[in-house]
Amino acid sequence: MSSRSEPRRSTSGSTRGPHGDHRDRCVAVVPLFAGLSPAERHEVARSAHQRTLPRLTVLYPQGSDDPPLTIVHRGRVKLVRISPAGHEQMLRVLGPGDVVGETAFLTSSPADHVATTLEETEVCELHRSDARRLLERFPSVSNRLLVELARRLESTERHLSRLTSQDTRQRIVAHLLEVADGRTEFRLPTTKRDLASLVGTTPETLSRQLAALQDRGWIRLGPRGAVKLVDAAALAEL
Amino acid sequence: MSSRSEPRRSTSGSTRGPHGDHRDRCVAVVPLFAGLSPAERHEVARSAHQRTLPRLTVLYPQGSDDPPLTIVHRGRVKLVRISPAGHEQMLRVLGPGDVVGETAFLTSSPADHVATTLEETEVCELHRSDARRLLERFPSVSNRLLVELARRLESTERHLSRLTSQDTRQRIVAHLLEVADGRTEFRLPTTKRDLASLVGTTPETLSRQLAALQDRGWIRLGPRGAVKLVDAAALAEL
DNA sequence: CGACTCGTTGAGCAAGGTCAAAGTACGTGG
DNA sequence: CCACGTACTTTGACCTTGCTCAACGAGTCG
Repeated sequence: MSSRSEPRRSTSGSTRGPHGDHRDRCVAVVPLFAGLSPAERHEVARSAHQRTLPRLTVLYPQGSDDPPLTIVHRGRVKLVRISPAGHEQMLRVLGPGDVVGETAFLTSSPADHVATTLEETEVCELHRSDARRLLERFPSVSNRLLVELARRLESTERHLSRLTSQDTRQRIVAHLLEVADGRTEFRLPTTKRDLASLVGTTPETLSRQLAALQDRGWIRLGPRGAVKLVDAAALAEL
Repeated sequence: MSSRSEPRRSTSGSTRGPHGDHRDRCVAVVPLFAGLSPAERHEVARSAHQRTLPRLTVLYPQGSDDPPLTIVHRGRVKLVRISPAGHEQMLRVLGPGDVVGETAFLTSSPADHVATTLEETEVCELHRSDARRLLERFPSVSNRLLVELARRLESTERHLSRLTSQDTRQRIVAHLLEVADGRTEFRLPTTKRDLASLVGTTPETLSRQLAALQDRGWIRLGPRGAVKLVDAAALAEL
């Protein structure tokens, strides 16, 4: 969930703490491990693998049996599910502090999605057995993960309800307001193609709806996916 | 998740163990507490409230701030979300052993759905503070809940993907096969009206699609929501 | 027996998906 | 730095799916 309100600390990489392994950084930033002491975090960091990946790299493919528990440290990652018929459905975009891959190791099922970087990205990976050990040893991590899963479940159910109870325009507007998160100007995190699949429509329909919203003066579209909300109140009414 | 494979023990109510409080039964049956010793279960049972509810009773309304953690012991409960516009969307049906209300106390948000009994039902309720204490005290409960949430998240995401990548007929068939769970004859757990909202369509469309499936000889519909799968293999092909 | 809710069937219509083509932004390599 | 190729985006025209409105039949509870 990128929309969480905790601040995203900038990655001023060179500071090294008392236990100064470079992997510590990765663990220190993450809310999931916020309840641990520095020494405990260091212990976690020992079994974590850090990777820096270029733009548009696949972290792991859909169907891989043993996807690691992955924590995004810097950059953005998109999660996409590909249906048997070949339809691409975007699930969500991860930002710094977000976690993916918990369900796979908790239920021992293979990854049901592809994870791809949208820009240069740094991640921390924990393999299944290490992650399991972690949860047993540190109840605070387990509890935070519980809360995280509950939040995500709520958000996914909300998403699902929208899909059946609102029409395309309403879903698009709801999504814009969610991404805006109070701001009046912002940039879409993905291509419009992906945005369309996220809200459950086609690029063509999305394009037409956005144009219509602009014609009526509710929004203003700029280059590079820039969006300006002219009348957020009116949008919220729909 | 009613489709889990753990057996549903019948409620032969009169056996009372060494700690024979009648509330023990309620706790003993539930997978969530399977990792606890009898003494520990007894402790849990002390803070649990048992209720027996007639058919079509509301457990708690949508929007209530402090819905209890509820465990179904006997009977069936349907979860429905009502959109601001008044649209009813059915989320899922709970059977014995299923839990609801964890997200509300984990995220401290109000209930986003109504829970209603479909038949006479016995439930166990734990209030927010008691449930919190429980998770702190018994890591095994916390871990089981974690797995339960992960399963549900997977299932909800699968449901969501279907909604965008499959047409109405495919969703209906997928749902029938899921409810069938290997059997060739079974009874629908809810009214067709609710089933329609669950798969994201209207009763009219559902009715037509089922009739079409019957015409082509894939299924046979009986009274009282009875369904017989004549050619499950062919159905799975769609 | 009557009122009510549920389920089915019919006819019409509109939202939005599909196909096609032209325009535009962006990263790459020379 | 510019030119090119690829992928993304937009617009147009068309057509299908499935929703809506309406009426009727059937089962159920009082």
